[in-house]
Amino acid sequence: MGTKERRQREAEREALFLDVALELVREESLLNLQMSRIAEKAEYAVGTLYLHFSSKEDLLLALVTRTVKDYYDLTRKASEWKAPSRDRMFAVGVGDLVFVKKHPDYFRIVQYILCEVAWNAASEQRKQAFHDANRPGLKLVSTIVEDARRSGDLEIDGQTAEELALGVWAICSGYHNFTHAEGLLNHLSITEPYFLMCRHLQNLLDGYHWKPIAGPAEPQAISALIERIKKEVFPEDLCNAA
Amino acid sequence: MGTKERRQREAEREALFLDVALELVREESLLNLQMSRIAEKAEYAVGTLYLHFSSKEDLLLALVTRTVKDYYDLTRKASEWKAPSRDRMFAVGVGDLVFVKKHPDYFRIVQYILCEVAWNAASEQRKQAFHDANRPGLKLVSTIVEDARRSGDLEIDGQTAEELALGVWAICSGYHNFTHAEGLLNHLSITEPYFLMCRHLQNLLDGYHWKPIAGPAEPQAISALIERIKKEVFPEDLCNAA
DNA sequence: CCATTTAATGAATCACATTCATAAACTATT
DNA sequence: AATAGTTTATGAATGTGATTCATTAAATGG
Repeated sequence: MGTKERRQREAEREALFLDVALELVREESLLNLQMSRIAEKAEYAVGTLYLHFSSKEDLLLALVTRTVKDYYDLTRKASEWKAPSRDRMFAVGVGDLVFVKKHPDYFRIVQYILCEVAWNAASEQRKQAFHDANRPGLKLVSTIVEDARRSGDLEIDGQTAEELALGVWAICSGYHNFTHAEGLLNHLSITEPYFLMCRHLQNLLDGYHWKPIAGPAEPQAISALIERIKKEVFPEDLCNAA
Repeated sequence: MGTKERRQREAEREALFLDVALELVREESLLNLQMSRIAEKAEYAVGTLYLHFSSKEDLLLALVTRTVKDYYDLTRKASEWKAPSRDRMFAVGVGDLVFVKKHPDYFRIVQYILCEVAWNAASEQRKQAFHDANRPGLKLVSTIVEDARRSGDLEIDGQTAEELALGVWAICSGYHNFTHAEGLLNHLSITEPYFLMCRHLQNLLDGYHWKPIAGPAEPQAISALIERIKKEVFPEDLCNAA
């Protein structure tokens, strides 16, 4: 029998389906993702696929939820870095940049799955699992904010750690969306959205009066800091240089 | 014959279809929007609907594009306000807030239509029209930035007006997305996302060193400013109080 | 009034997601 | 090791809704 082994096998198969789905998204885009193709490529019947996922969107949300852990591994590294709180916070943003290199389709799928249309087509459990998977990340960022307060780097009043973190998150999220919306940035002669994201992150942190203030830093200075963070904080996450 | 009249009639019918589509979205959500229902409610055949729109997503993008003009009317009011550049810039953000009241489904649809899945299902012309409709808004905001530079309110170097504007836009866009992603903010005990958006907008502008610096403003002070802007800048856009 | 072009129609088609009756693979029992 | 019972896996059949296109109706022009 082996309930344990069965669970094991099921988990493996679920992982296989997600691997295959991601491959298909990479090969032929999210638009063309078909359930029958996933099943075929994984060498199972469609029905079997539906033993695991209640719908296509459910599968996509599962895919995103799985990868969220990878994402927060980077956030954890940033938050545990031995550096001033301000740099650690900035490093969280640089983590996004590193993450996008490794998972170029992640934010594209997130953008889709968070739309009402897709979100409501996923199962309740999956939605819950997604929220649960996100909690630790939020905690990590809040911790940086609290450290900053404790050490006197940050004196802003009237906003909770979560609220401050949300501002950072909003900028990142906004940039991910722009970057993935085809053609949107072409019209603006903006070529390095993620670099600009880092700048604006610095600007926001300055606006929070988060010491040490960066001020109107030279692009070179920001680039240098980004590079330093990549090397010091995320050394093994950089597949092939920047 | 009357080519002119025909165009007129076509434009009217297109507007009718969009009106009906929006009504249906309001009544039963984007998820349940069906082409056949739109046609039925507008008292035309489905085929006629397809004479105007190449696909469902094409229709949605048309809907968004039409409303974009309304949106930039608010931006225009903000940019033409007789007030310091900094306040005018902030007023653009407050405009978002006012706009959301009037068009509660707009950003939900935008979020969806900008996803690869939906975007690529729209026609090239529609995409182009959307980009064209967005250009003036960008210009308005850029103008505020340039005014600020000219008057010495803003000295930040190394970023173009467009780039600075994009930071503001990123925050707004991020918040719109959070607000529309069901359940996301509930977990964070955040009850007034748009108020928080305004705060972070102020923080970002402070980070840009955009004078006069707001500093760690009291929530009451921000609320008061928001109210003032609503009354002075958008008096006729407030359907029924705040 | 008829011929020709143009516009409108909605039944038919198509593409996929999803289901479910059936088959196959196990497990336990004698 | 044969049988019955239970769990899994299957993929053909179904369902939903977007999209098409052959047909009809209306408009135009001579």
